Amino acid sequence: MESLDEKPKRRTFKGLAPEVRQRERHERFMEAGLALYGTRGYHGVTVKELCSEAKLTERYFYESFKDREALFGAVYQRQVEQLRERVLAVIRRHLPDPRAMARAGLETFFQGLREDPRCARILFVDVLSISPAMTEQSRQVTSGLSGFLLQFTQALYPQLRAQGLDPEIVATGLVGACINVAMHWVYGGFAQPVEAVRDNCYALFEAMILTWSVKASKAG
Amino acid sequence: MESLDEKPKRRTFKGLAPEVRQRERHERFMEAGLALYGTRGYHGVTVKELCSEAKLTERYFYESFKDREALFGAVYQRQVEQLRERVLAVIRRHLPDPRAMARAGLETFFQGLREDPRCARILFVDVLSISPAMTEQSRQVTSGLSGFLLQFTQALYPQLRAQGLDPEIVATGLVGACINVAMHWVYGGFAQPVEAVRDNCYALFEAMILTWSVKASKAG
DNA sequence: TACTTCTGACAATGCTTCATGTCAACATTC
DNA sequence: GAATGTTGACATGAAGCATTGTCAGAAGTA
Repeated sequence: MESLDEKPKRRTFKGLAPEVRQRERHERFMEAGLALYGTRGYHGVTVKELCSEAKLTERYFYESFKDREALFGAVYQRQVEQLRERVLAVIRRHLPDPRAMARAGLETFFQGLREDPRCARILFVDVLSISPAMTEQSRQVTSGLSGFLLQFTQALYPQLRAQGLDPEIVATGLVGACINVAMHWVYGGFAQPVEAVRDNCYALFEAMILTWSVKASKAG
Repeated sequence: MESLDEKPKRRTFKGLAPEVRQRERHERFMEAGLALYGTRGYHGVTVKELCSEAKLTERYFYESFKDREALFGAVYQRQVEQLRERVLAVIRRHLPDPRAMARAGLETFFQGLREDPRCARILFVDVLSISPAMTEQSRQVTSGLSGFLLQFTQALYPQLRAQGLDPEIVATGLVGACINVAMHWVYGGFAQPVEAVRDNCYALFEAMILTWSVKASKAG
């Protein structure tokens, strides 16, 4: 007799396989998370609200996510990867002109935030105040970003020598500059055209490269 | 008959006037707020914990503050002003050498964060995720900071022309750079000496000024 | 048709928080 | 020492929340 431990047979419903249905529910919660977390922040949103936004019930929330934080983490990770993919794709498309690559990458970054301002809040604000784990995750993401930036400029300008500067700190600073500009741009309702934001941030990059060149040539 | 509406006479207690006692309680809550908000964040701290940290009871909490957010706002405001005062004082002391002023100001900024890492979290992290009102307050503070930065450089280098750049965006970027460097420095456990952090941030400032000069001289 | 699974609505539990209120013990003044 | 303001410990109540459980009916299967 296996009547005690036999699992319920999972079957199709409304023409959809169980996995498909589940993935669909998962997706709807991801959407709801983006919508609510992105507008009202992590702490201002309850599980019930997420469910009603997703038009599903609590029971399915806990089917897909351990808790509220798990959903936020998933949404955060997806937003990071989407933005990263887009920016990388555009950069590749402008190879090998470093100036065009940097400018296009920056523009795509800012465009992405304008198209979906909700991800700005998720990416830059709330992630820092949820838990030590999420803070660490965010730290790794921005560290990775400055690491990439570092690699990028050093590949393009191998003759550059820091001349007493710490490239890691400078890269961290440049990333912070872009983030802060982005936040003020987003929360200021996109007052400036995206080209202005892009050009001014690019100017910061170029200024550092120029400085390095000058110092390097002075030294050499 | 005044027995119905006569207020209780407030009098001295343990040799202290009522106002003094009240101010002392207020102060203890400010200290508790700095200690708890600065280490565990706004959302992770309850009124009860603040009271036990201050060694006072809820009744006195609500005597001094409308709610948890009001205490946070007061702590935030005080930290901002303290840091601002310190930085301004140091800058004035290095008049009129702009290079020395900028470097000393930056160093004081970073020193302040190292002396009390708790205020980093309050100033840069939690303030953004409490309420629209606190977010706005923070926006005004950093806007004021970039405004000051702007005024400072334009007073020192009146010949500088932006040459297609928006000084406001650039200033916002530089402020963001300092904040991000500061955050990574603090949360990284002050791995680098303060001089390194100071010099690298200063390099960003100088790079922009250099760029402006170059563009201006090219243009003129 | 008979049976099983799937779904959504909602109840229930147990916990925590904010905010206010009560009360007895204590300190001070008269 | 009597009267009265002050203090701290604790009680209370209302609200919100995360999480689990129940159940009837809809949808699929045989």
